[in-house]
Amino acid sequence: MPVLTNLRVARVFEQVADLLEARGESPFKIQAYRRVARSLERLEEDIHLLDAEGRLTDIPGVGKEIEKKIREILRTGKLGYLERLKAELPGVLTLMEIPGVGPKTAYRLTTELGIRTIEDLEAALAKGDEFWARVPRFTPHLVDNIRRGLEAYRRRSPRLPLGQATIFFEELRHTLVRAGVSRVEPAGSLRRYEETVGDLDLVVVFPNAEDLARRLTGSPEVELAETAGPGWVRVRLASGLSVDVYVVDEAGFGAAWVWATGNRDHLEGLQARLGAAGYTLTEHGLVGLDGIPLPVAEEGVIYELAGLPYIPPEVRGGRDEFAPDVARRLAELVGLTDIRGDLQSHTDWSDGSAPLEVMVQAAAERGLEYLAISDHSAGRGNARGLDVGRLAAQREVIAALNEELDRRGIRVRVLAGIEVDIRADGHLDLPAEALKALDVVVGSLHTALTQSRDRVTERLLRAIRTGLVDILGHPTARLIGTREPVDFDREAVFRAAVEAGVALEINANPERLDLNAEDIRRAREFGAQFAINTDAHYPSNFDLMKFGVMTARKAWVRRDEVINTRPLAELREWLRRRRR
DNA sequence: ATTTGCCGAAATTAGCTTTGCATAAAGCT
Repeated sequence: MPVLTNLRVARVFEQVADLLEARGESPFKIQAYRRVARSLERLEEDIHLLDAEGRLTDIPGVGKEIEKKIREILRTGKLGYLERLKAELPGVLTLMEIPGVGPKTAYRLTTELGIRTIEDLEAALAKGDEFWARVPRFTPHLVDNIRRGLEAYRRRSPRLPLGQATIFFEELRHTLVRAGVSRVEPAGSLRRYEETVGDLDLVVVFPNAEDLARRLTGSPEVELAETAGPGWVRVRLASGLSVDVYVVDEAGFGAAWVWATGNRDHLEGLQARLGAAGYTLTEHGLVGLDGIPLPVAEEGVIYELAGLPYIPPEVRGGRDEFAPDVARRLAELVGLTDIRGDLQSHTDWSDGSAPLEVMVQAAAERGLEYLAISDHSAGRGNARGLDVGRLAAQREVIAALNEELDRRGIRVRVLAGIEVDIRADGHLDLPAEALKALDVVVGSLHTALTQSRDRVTERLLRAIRTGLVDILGHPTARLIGTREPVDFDREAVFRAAVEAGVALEINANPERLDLNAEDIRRAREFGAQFAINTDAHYPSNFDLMKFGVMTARKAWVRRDEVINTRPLAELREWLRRRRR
């Protein structure tokens, strides 16, 4: 799990890099800051600890200057250098929040047009095409792109992507434990694995809500903690995130947990069934016909009383979980323990942080039976993508590693793979012979993500019909809250994938969750097969698998629809058959 | 700004796509 402090410091350096880039400084200086930001994001140790031990310069890319800056941030919470840059380049970072507006465009908007806020930009866009036609280098295409980016920005809710919410939750869990609570559990949209989370909801065991609010008030990351009702503490974190804490005793935990988890439609359906049996679920617990509260420690009791099987949180959506055949469907759902292997992962051969052997070991430690190494292809220049020669060399390394694993009696097997770029016209980034020599080919979009619907559709169909792609990687290329999904004809592409025997990836990275639950539902209608992959770039990323599995479960994906639930021999069979 | 290599200075990640212009630059990842 990434460390929140490290992420905050990384963010500061990202902003420094953005502003330096806006101003047109040396690319190498910019790169130096970006590199450190990425190192920090991937660092498992809290930099407070590294600082205390004088080991900050052990971090890749950290030298004397950046070490000083990290210390300043840790000490004061700010970086004077960044504050100065912000003052010299007002509005640039704000405008860069808009998808499609990079450092250069933001710089030109601020300097050439005096636009500094989102509202300024909206006003300028409202002036229409005649206005923009008079501004040099703001072509209709660029202006249109900005307009669409702004719409996406406006649509974007202040909700946190699931991965970030999880990190905040883990931090808060520690704070609550330090404050003396004996149990902390997530609830609300976080527990339901919704792709974004608005407020954090959680349930804790503690004797007294007022007392808990008082204890939390002293914590550094807590801005405000107050009781908002009986057994209910509302917390605002310094990050601005708002948290509802339900304070209960163990005896009533189950009922409170169901209530706090929701969602609203699910609770409504549940209420109807409980009501038929003579019970009411309230904010304060379960109440019998006689109006007497009944302590319920376990969630399962509630579902039993409602005449339902236990409904796991991720499928509490209010629509499908009340169907008569739900018990059978639940039994068939793919689960984390069904996943036998991971079919997309990166190493330091391209943009991963760890050597191949380390990634394999991390996969083995997590009980995976197989791991596909799928580094980027050469088209990802920035990721040091593999060309034909390096790919062949890596294949040999993998073959040797498999022999060694075999000798040492270690079960995990390594599949030689690639994440090959699907180029703007649908051609693959490597020749057919190179791809045919591999065990598994993941084909992904990484460039030209603003193409029209028709072009993307044609492009994907073409890639699918090469017969060389086994898995369509993160099919929409979205980044939750940052980059919109590409637009394509879902039906045409999903049908073509089914016909060609191409599996659709459910990318488990919580910044992607791609396909999302809605697209997965759609794809299932056409009989699609899925691969749930972490797309790991460093060892602890393998822990992200649960996010992918939960997303699949939200769309009621059965384990037999997921190719990486198959034992290795069967998977190999599937890959071979697809290639005929 | 950092690393490498060597003690001060050079090298550092690179190709694809689009656009505007007609061969090259900017932006993106």
